[in-house]
Amino acid sequence: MTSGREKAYAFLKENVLTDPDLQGGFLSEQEIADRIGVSRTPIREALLLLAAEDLVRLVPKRGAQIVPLSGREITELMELRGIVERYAAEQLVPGGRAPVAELTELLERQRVLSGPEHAKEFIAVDHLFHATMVSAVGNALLSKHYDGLRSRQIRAGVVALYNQRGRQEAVLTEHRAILAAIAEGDAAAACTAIDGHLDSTLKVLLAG
Amino acid sequence: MTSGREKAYAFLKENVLTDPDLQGGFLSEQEIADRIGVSRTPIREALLLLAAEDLVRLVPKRGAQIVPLSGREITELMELRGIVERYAAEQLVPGGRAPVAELTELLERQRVLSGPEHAKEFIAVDHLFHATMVSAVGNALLSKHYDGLRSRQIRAGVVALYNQRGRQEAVLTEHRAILAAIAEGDAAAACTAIDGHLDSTLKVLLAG
DNA sequence: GCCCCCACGATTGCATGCAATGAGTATACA
DNA sequence: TGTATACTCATTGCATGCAATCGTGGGGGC
Repeated sequence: MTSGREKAYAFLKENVLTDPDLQGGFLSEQEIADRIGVSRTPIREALLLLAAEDLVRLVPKRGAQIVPLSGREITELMELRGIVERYAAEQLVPGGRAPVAELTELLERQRVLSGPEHAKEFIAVDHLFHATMVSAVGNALLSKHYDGLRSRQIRAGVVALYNQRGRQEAVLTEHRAILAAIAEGDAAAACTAIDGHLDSTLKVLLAG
Repeated sequence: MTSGREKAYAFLKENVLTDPDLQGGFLSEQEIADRIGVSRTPIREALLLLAAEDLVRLVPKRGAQIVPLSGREITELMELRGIVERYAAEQLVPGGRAPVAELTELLERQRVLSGPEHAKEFIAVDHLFHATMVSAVGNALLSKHYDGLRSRQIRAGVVALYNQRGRQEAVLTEHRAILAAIAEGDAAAACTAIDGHLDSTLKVLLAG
């Protein structure tokens, strides 16, 4: 039931854009088409969508360039996450509307996913943790924009990040701090914890 | 130099999506293609991009539906604007980094654009006023997401809105209040003024 | 009169063809 | 050896063709 375009889109996003070796490289439509087994048309469409998200750059007569994320862009990404996530905390915590039970469960799920062999799932749950908070605000448009940041983060090297020794534990600790502040109903503390988490993530990303 | 796709994209966004009579209606690729004078391929690509922004819905075997914005979505849109614009004010005002001169000039430009005959330009300057604040933060990713909200606003009926008697004057007054608070260095007052502006916009949109 | 079913037509989604364009390279020349 | 130049070929951007699929209307049955 998945169309060729969707296959191409998913393939590129999950298997090509995340490859650190390919950063900055060019892809030709034909090349991808041959690899996926469809014609250039759906590939073109997928590339167009990725270009709209600034994940690739369509260069005439050259191909699609996998845009490397600069340190500046990573910083901007984290700033944007901060804006959204702090807003979510400020909205939800005072009214006791934060999804504490779900967050607790996600934290537990994440805890048992230690080791590089679970890196991908660890990251998925990590995103779910934050996205759950944002989604609880109940603003679909906000959630959509927030979710759109995810692929950027993956490109920013989050995958490599979670393979670093000790980083998973640090993430768990930081998530616990966020959850604790939320559970206590302390919105300001939650914001501080979120900022700490994003700062620490940013530092690791910029260092790597 | 503009490609067929860009022509189609611009045409649809500016001349079709903004037409209140077409809300909820369907467009066929061939129909648009004939009208613009290109083949279906670039039209498809343009529609795909619009669908990625949720401005149209691609329904198989039916065509592209111009998604009508619900009251809920308009509310969400204004909430999102609030998050971003308040953040901009909080970031810029305390450090005196707000672009007061530019905002003042934009306000003046807007003042002389009274009457329905200037509605389009009035709206353009209106967006520029807010976008200038956001852009001054210096976060390109933030600006990009904020700009992406613009076409939604147009669809929400901002055009009709500015044709209402007295609305332009009200907008000017509200913008003056925002600018005054910024100029005085009072971030909290700026946020309050922004909230007031968005609330008032929302009310008019939902009533219309 | 009402409902169901079938066949037609319209529409999408993809494959393919083709011309225009520019990147990359080999070559000639200083 | 370094540089300018012309040429080749890959690549895009768009047009067109074609099959699959679904909406839709008309005719038949109840």
